[in-house]
Amino acid sequence: VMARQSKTPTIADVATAAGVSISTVSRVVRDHTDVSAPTRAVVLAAIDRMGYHPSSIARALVSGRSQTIGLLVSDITNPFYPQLAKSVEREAARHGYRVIMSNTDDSVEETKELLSRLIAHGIDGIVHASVGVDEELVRDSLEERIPLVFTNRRPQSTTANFVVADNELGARRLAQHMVQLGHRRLGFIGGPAFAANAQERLRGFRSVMSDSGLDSDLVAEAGFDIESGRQVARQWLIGPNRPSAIIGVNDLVTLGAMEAALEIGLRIPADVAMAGFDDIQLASSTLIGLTSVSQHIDRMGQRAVQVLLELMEEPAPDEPIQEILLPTLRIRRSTESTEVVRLTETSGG
Amino acid sequence: VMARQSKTPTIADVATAAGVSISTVSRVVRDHTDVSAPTRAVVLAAIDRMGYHPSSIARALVSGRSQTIGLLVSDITNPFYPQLAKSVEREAARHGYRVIMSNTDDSVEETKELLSRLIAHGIDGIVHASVGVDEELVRDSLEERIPLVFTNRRPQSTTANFVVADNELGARRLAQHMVQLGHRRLGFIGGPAFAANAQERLRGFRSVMSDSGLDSDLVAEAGFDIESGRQVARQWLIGPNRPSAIIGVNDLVTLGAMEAALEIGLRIPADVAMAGFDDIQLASSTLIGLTSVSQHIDRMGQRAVQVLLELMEEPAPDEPIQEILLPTLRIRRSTESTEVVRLTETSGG
DNA sequence: GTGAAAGCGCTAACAG
DNA sequence: CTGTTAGCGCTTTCAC
Repeated sequence: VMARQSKTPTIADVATAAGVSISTVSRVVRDHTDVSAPTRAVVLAAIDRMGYHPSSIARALVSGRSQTIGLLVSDITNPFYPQLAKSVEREAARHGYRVIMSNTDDSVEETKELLSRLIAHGIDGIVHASVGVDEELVRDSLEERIPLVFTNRRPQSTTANFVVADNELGARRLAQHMVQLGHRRLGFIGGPAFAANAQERLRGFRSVMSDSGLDSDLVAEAGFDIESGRQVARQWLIGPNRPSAIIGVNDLVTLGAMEAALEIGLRIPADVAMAGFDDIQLASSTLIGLTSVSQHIDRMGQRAVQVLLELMEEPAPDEPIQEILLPTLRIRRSTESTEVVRLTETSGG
Repeated sequence: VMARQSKTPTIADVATAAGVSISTVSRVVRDHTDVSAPTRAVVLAAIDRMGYHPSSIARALVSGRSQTIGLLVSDITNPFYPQLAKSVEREAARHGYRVIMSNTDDSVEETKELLSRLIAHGIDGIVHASVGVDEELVRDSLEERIPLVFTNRRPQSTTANFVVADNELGARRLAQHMVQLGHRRLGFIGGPAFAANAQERLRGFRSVMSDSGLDSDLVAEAGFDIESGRQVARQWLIGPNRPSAIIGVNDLVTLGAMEAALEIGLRIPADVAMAGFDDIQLASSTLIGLTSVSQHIDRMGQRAVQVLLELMEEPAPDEPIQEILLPTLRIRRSTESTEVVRLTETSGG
């Protein structure tokens, strides 16, 4: 018989050391009732002494559940996602789940690859917060075997589960705010065409424009990043008939637009007002003071996990769970002026 | 015999469907050589048809390796960490590894809890990028059983593996830059006392001060966040004998300091120059233009993973792997002035 | 209360 | 080239 030291101890090692059977150790570990106090004490002592950790791998194999969920984000370096990731992790941890996060870069190829890995990994569910055109792929890959909840973007499918913000409403609030400030020529720097949330925001913008009898010809399709915003805004701002207000599809894009304005020498909001979407931490900084729409990221992430957990329960809900959170307008320096007329409906926190 | 549909197929199911043994399927899956072309074709067809994914849980159980590494960060909402996380993930994925990321909030308690979970999860290694006073705990918990590489902060232990930036040098460069610009009264907003990287930066600052015959009495202990920076800077800037230059322990803190300056009505850099550490994306934005020290986060994350992989190889290296990356000073508007004397050594990318 | 035995899905010798 | 046989570390009946 070989005595192997320093290897991480197994339940069998503990059983031997404690002079009991494997089943007994298992019962103690799982806080099962039918164990006498003295036995339990002996076992616990052995566990503590040997530094035993039950293998969740083995546990997962026998139970069929890995206590792990997957989180798909577009790009963790976009400040929106870390906030989401944190709330997802916190809520997952609260329920004993681990999170494997992956960046899809909004690429279908990448998503396919990642899904395959996640499935192989035996994850129990997926929170999909990325916005690429991968919905069918995702649903197909999972083949109804793995609970899935979309967040951040609302899926096409009417039977999918999701927790999203009302993007259209948010954008409408933003546009209305601008119109009430007296702006008549507004530009909207949209995200990529494939992003459903971006399209919803665009729709909100357009509806206000048309309701107000204004042109919505100043609409650009771009990325979700700073550079995209800067380039589009630069074109608009150095060209003829420039907009007096620009709304970005998200805060990052709007930050880029602000850069462009400053580089050109325009003042915000005096020469051009700016507003974004997401209400990232920086937006509220005195340095920036960006008017934005909060999607209540923390709540969104938390709810997404809660919904996923419901989905994983037995029996699974037979109706899809779909939640739409109300966004909140946050007015700041980038649009404020002395003539501002605050909408009472948007003054709430 | 019950026919269960819709369950995710196992290797046995595939074997049955393909009319071969389990081992054969296993060989095909693992791209093993000894399989005839026709057999392989049949098996692959079955795999494809059934949508079979090998269970990495089972694989992990038998092989003892989960192909998963843990990443400990302080707080993913600090922009430094997403960049690190992304490079870690990318490099890990390149080698077939998944990453489980956890936020420690620099709490020893939390770290303890997380480690226990990660170990139970059967991770093959850990990249520790958090900065709390948990070094002993971490090393004890792992009991030499799990490869570990520290990054971001340099550990006390001389036998630990790490990939870090030369924080002291970086801070020195920053301070020298300020001194050469003519500043004689400098303040350093440090991070918490428990953070080793923060202490190294402080040391660098102090050494330049003393070399230049200047006082380094203006040093504060604070958090790593914006609010910390703002509060400290505010005190200094409204008080008597205010500093003409402030260096923050990281960019977030410095952003807070900048907020304070603006709120008070001071101009940057005319009234007070500012510089930070990390060179987060925003630092280079035209909106901010913050002088900062780049730790080359991408390379750091990548190297950390590479080192970890080396550590996981058999045989394990008998010498600790320790790497110190050279930081780079990035000079921007927050310190620039017409009188600026550029250090040639810092002009490189 | 406690132990023995079967098996989760897979890999790794070892036979043929 | 292919199949058979042990387990990996655990949970879970089922006995005692």
